[in-house]
Amino acid sequence: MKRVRLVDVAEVAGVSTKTVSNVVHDYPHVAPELRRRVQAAIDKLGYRPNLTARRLVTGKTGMIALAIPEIDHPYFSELSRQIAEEAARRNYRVIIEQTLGKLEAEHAVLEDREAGLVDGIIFHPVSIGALSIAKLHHDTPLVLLGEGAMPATSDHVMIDNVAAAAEAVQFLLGQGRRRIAFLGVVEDDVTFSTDKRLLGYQQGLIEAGLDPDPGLVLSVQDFSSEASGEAVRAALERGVSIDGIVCRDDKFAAGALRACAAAGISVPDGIAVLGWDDTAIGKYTTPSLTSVAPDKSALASTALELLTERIDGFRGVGRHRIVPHGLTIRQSTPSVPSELPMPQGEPAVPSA
Amino acid sequence: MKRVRLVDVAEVAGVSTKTVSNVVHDYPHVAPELRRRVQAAIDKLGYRPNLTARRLVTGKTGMIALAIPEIDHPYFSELSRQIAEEAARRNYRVIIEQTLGKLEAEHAVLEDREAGLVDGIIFHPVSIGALSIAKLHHDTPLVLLGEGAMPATSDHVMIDNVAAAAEAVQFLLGQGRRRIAFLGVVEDDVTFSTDKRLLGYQQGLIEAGLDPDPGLVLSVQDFSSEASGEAVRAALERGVSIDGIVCRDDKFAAGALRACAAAGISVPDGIAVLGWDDTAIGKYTTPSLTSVAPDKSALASTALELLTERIDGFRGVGRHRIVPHGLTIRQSTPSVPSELPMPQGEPAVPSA
DNA sequence: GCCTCAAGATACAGCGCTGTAAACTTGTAT
DNA sequence: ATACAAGTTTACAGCGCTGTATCTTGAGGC
Repeated sequence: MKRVRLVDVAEVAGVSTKTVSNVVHDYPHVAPELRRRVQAAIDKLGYRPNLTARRLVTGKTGMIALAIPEIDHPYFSELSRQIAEEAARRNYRVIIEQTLGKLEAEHAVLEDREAGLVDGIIFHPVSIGALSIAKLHHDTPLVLLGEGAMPATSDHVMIDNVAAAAEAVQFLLGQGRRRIAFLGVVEDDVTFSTDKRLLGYQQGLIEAGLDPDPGLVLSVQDFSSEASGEAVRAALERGVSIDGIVCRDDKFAAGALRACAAAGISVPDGIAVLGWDDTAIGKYTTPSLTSVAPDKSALASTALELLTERIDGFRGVGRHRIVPHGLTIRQSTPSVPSELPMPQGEPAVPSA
Repeated sequence: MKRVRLVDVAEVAGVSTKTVSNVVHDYPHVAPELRRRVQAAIDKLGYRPNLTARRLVTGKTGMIALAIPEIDHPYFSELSRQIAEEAARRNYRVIIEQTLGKLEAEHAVLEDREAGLVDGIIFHPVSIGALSIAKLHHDTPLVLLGEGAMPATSDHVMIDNVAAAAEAVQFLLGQGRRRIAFLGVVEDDVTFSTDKRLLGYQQGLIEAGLDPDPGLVLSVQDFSSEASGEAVRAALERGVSIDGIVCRDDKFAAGALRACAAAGISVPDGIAVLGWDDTAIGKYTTPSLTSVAPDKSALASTALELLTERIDGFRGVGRHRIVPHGLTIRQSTPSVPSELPMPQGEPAVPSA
């Protein structure tokens, strides 16, 4: 059962292959009668165009690669969904590449050893540095995500992490908390994200006239929620006085919640806990989690906008976009209204 | 900056394009000296083979489609990860197609309007029926996942849902529970999965000599954890006596947990709660969730095994494989050891 | 010294499609 | 009637690669 080709349809319909192609593509200048005849032949034979052949001649694959550390990490799976849907809207398909944050895999993403597979790449780097990106990157259009490396040569989208962290601190301060901890510095492996968030945390305190207490910066063994729980438990045991925790991400916040529960401390009454990323995790914890909420939808649409512009021929230095963030307020912080206004970050700036 | 082609390399190296191709493919019969020269030219020019062209001539794309309802549902994202990793091991790339369980999208998956995009499809159907699958399915190799439609003509992989549900019931019975409820029948929309699990639940009770109480089958408005919580709350308010709940999935279990907490009922002391799918959700709830655990890794490897066999030419009627399941025991069920042995389901049957 | 054979290298066709340009067919203005 | 524009259809090259068949070369056997 050989696959039906354009020529087969053409033969049956008694026209040239190009006319069949024109019908397939809804080219306007085809006589109605012919169009009908060709369509009948297509239906009769069950013709389906061979995408690979089309790609070879057009040079467009209609696919983009999404390279992320972990498919099944809630933040990335939720982001992937947004990106996949936005891509579908623009008639692109997405192929997901999992790097596990490994340098080797991240190199592979850029080295892109086989060309012509995708029209562009959306890449959330973890380990690789800006220099390596600039060096390894070929001419495949690329948009970077996250707070990792951001070489000036590449397009890049993220939220304002520093501002968001400062706002998170302000939010807790506005509820009367004064001993606010930051949870999330993994020893010997300070990621860019953690760095920015920690900076914002300190900035928020300073702006409020408070003196950041180094003893309130809690470091964690690894990226598991167990380790973060352990860090909080240890701090509590040391007798560190804490009435609020800003966490590097929701996983860490979940660990903090457990540690508080184990120590018999009520959340949010005793300690307010604030997560980051607004993932589904926050809906399932007890209490549910207040969390810094990157606008994932804006992240996705901005990334695709930049990427498609590059695909469509834009050449220029790297553009850096900040997309909005908010705060999803749930049970892990007090429900008293904050007196402080909550700025929402700069709006995304769609280019003209 | 034109892309470097095989002919460019050939010209620089002073050989035929085929020889370059042979070097690229590590074809053994190439003289060492020539190989060196060609490799030097490849490196110098930064040649990367054009996959699309290769595909056109070989007819293989090296890609498989994974069609699932929701990318960001924990079960599917975890399963996707397994499948992506297993596929990578076999040198396939995965392109993820999200159907949202919509009939139209599911049709599109099978109609596969553009051929030559993927070598095979792994599909977890929700809405589409067996007949439609059989009717719409072209010749692209296909493996079905889940408890949905399973036409005799297609390969199919799942766990033994009936057995797993019966075992879950037995597990609770073994801990002395007698008023075990089933949570998860969404009104007017009984999925195949729910159906099977409900059947196993009833079977488990009957096998233990108990009479299933219809009042213990709790129906839920929709697939959210809020709705499931509401269903449990309502049952409790009606005064239904319950000491254990087997839930259709972890989301529903999370809702049940909340409802119990709200009603002041301790889990697992008052009511034991058992989820399904062993997703990450279960790690973040309080208490953490005991859950029926499909062997996702086996699911993935079996699906890929069947699929690659088809891709490699196997023609035959649909094969149906059952992969193992277990029970991940956490805090939402009592920690007393069960006296009943916990069968683990049939092992996966790798074909010869 | 001649023949055979395997390894090494190549020429060439063609995978299935679309872009280009050219050919042909009307309809309309002159 | 004639020219010309607009609408319609087609021939053909070629995207970049690999499979097949073929050719070349040098070693080994008699």
